[in-house]
Amino acid sequence: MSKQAEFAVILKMNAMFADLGTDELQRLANLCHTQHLGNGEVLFQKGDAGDALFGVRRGQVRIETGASDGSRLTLNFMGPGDLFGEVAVLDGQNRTADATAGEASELFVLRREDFLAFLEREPKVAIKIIALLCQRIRWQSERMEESMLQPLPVRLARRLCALAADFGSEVHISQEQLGVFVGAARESVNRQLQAWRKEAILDLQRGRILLRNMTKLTAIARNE
Amino acid sequence: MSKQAEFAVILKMNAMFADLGTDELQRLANLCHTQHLGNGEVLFQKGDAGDALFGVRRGQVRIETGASDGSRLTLNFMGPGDLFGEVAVLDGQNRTADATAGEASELFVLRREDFLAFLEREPKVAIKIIALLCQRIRWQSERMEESMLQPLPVRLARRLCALAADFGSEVHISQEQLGVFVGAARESVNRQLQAWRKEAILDLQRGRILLRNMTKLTAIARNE
DNA sequence: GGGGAAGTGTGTCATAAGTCACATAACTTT
DNA sequence: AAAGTTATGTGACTTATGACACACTTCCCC
Repeated sequence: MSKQAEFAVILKMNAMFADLGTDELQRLANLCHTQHLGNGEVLFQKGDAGDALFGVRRGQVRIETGASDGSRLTLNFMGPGDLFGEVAVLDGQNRTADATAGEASELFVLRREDFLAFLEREPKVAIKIIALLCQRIRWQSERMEESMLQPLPVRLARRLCALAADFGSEVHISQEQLGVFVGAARESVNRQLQAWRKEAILDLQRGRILLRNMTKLTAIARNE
Repeated sequence: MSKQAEFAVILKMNAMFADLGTDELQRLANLCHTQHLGNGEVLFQKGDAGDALFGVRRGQVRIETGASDGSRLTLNFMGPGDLFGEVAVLDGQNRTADATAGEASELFVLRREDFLAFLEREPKVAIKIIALLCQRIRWQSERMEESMLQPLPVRLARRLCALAADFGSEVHISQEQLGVFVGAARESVNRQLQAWRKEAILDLQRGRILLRNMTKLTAIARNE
């Protein structure tokens, strides 16, 4: 399979491009380049212009942010097939976090200027993108309002389920970072995790959480 | 001033269209119609297709939602110069609330089909709209995360400031509705308002709040 | 004008979650 | 292996806010 065809598949899996027609998608995918990163190499930093969309072909990219106290907090891990920077490529705003290769990686790169020229040539696609962004706005305002009002166990369970979708049942994350994710204190996270360990829903190790009973966890995430 | 020119001014005042060029804006405004509503007349209901954008020329439209217990809660008041349904006109999704004329009103109407045809003819405008939607997405995710984590006094002060921008220093709203706005219990709202009354920041009347000291209030909204 | 409905003011209590403080435990570095 | 560093576990306390209960007022309408 050609590089471009491979990228088209990745685009297709992302909600933002899922509704585009196969032909439109392929023409879009044809605009991509690839880029190699060594382990630990910096892809972009907070404040850089958002001039491209990236897809991970192989390797791993960490999205992280330097906290005010100098410590670094990982906000997300992007593995093969993941796409990031969809919004930046559309509006060109500055990056709001840093991106670093967690291992030697190869990325698909779709540059902003190429993407915009494409949209100008194909206004029907631009209109579809508009509709998708609108959906996202609605989805966000629904989710956010709902989500932050949920009690901590629900928020935590949801985040764990989301992480499980990316990493399988062995989630590699510190309880501190998990706290940042769900907007809660580390201690509260720990106490909840302990409670779930007693119910055999999961096991805890240093820097790692082993999900034992996804059924129960998703039930909690759905708020009973 | 022609009807269309008047509508162009209203569009220009809205963040979503502020960045469009004068000529583009006028061509867009030329697509509008007008519609008259009698007092209490229903403009649309929850679940209707979102097939148009509205601007208030004169009168008042209430955006409200029927709560599960049958009571109605007003989510927003739209007065002359206000625009609503910007997102619906772009993605055509169903309305999520009801809209009713609070008095005899005249509205500008920009139909979805006309708007989409316009965007297809002018892809540069479509791209600007895309950028604006992206801004909105960023803005939302920043605000939401921040906002819900703020303590109640801050959320309340922010909402009051926002209402003051629309209605001046005499905000006509029940404490119950205010509670819905900020996601808090009516009693908590009341206690906070009482505290502020003692500090001479505002005065309370039945169904009405008189803002006496916007300086202090905005200071609280900025979280000291 | 009498009776309800809606809006408001306040006290008491329960609870979720943050903060602080410290004990371990597990990795790293030298 | 010793020492330092980071991650985790847990108890005690505090605080914000929701929940309930009820009194009081104002408005509306029959």
